Amino acid sequence: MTKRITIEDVANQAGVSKSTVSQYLNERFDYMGEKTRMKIEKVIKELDYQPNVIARSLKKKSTSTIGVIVANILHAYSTQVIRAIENVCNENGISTIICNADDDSEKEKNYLETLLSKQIDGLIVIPTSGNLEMYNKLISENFPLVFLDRIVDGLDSDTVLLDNKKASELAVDCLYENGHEKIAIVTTSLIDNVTPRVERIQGYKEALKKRHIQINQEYIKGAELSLIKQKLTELFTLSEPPTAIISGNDLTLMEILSYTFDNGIKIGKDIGLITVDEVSFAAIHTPPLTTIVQPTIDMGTKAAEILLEKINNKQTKNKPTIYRYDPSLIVRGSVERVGDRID
Amino acid sequence: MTKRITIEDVANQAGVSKSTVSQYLNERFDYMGEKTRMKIEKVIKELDYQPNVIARSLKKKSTSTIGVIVANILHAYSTQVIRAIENVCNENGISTIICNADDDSEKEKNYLETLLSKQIDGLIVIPTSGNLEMYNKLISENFPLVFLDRIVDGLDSDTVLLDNKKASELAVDCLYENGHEKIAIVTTSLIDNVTPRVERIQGYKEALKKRHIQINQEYIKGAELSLIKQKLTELFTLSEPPTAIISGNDLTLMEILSYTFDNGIKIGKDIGLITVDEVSFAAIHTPPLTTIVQPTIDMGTKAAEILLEKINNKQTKNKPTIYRYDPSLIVRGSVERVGDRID
DNA sequence: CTGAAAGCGCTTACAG
DNA sequence: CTGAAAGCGCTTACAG
Repeated sequence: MTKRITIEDVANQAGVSKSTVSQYLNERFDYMGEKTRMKIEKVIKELDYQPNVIARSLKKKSTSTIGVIVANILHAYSTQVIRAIENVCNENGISTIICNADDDSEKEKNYLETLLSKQIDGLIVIPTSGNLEMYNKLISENFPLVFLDRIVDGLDSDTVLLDNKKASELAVDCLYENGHEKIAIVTTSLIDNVTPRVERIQGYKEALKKRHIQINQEYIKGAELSLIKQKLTELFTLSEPPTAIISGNDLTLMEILSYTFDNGIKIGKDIGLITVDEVSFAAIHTPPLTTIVQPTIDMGTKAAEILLEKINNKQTKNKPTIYRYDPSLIVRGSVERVGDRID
Repeated sequence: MTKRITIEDVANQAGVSKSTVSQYLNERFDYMGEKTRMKIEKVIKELDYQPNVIARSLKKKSTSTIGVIVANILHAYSTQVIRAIENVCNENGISTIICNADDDSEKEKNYLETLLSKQIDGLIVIPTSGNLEMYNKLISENFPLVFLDRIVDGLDSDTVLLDNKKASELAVDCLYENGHEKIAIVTTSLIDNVTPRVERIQGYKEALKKRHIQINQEYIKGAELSLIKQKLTELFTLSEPPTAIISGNDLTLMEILSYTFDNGIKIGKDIGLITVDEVSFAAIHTPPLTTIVQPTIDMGTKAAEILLEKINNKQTKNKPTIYRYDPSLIVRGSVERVGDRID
């Protein structure tokens, strides 16, 4: 490979010092002679010179790069939020490095270490529930860090969250208004104490109470993705099966749809269905799916904005804030009550 | 923020020189005393020292990072291929920086420049059709570069491609066997001369010829995504509308499904449908969708493997190779011929 | 208005 | 077996 052009080549060619070329690159034109500037500009064009960002970063102790670690990229939520973060960063000349922890704290830890050794200027994380010490160390060092989607007990930093209780409430209310009272909620594993899942269950219970509906523990199912279908079998073989299901997220939804399809259970006829998270095919599904939409763009944008703010004002250490965002309901179908209503 | 620990801190604390610590970090234990090694190991643990990758990269002139630029991340193909690339790279201790050109050559150019200034060791690209000069410069410098999914005229480098003609042939044959002869093909814009689109049209024509079916230019529709529905209206208002449609990719499919849904056209009843690209809901759609699946994992893996090979053997300059991958057909429904057959 | 010098945190030939 | 020195390609106070 041909040798890369360096600042020294430019300096020699232009007949000035490296310092002056550097001033030019950093747009410190205050005291620079018109001719000098023109000369440098010309040589840079001629040589097609591109500054070495690595060298600059080493000296400046800032890489203009942030890391983003998401717990699981398979959630549409993650990809949408990432897109929003990238947009904000691009507008501000910041690069992003995206990492997918794959729901694995060990992987998350490796990415954390890699990102830090790459000297990133800040970090946005949808955390797994591990690595408390590492995060707390970063927080105590005042390292720019923003959490997204989840709160982990014992970690106190700025966090952008959905109003998860409201999401459940919207779902319960919509189903109730369509005549459902036997409402189940199915979501991926609860073991990890992950905020959205826990809060959505909590919101579900509160919404039922408000409607004076008895909470039935058998209607609350949490399991890892591969076991969801098993849980659905449990639900449908109850002596009093639910007439409607709330799906906790998009991946859970796919399991439910696959299960009902395989078993000839008709959505909106045999069972009401509503899901948290928008999916691409909601409107063209038979029947169209009623969904609870997260403002992913707003949430990602906010997280990025907070982070950039923190990076720019490292000295000031504000009290951590939690930013809550409202979900919204898109009624499309799939929630009708057709069977007998027992009341 | 607290001062970061450097190699010097470790050296001082361990009572050895920076050189020796560096030897340790690079696992050059050949001549290192047992005690020295233990001492350094202990201090690194104690101080929780993480080497500064930026400094190392500057000296080594290698960043162990590759860039990946995809033309449009909204295609499921892109995200799947990216995942495969990341897997290979992770296994080899290589980081990846993902960029989405958003079908915009200007954006692609900016990403190219940014990535190069970040001193990436290699690059995998699903190219737009611009930036010929930049790519050719890289190729002439023997910079490790692999193209994916598309060939751009005038660019000669290793490329991983689908056998696009075969994809069309599979589609035509499947529809024909289900009684269709009036087969349309709809895909996103042809303006850009993008390989898959062009080859798929070509393969479509050849497959029809082989079946002795007259090619009807009115059955061939290419337009950018936002105009697809308009093209569908044109198709369906023909005096002899097609009885089946081949969708060129997943995003086109969404437009077709949205259009048929809105207009009460029943897939598999009023119109046969087959699409290139697998979609998450294919199996649970009503009716289940017949798809032509690309071996995205294999293709991404191959691209990454070729690239890593190139990075490791920079001296040898092989003749560029094109690697073709076979699509496969998953028959699920949506292709039945119900209307009158004119023959 | 411009340049010489020091230094960012590493690695690596080389000396001993 | 270990260390002093040079250098990767930049930036930045400071001198003039």
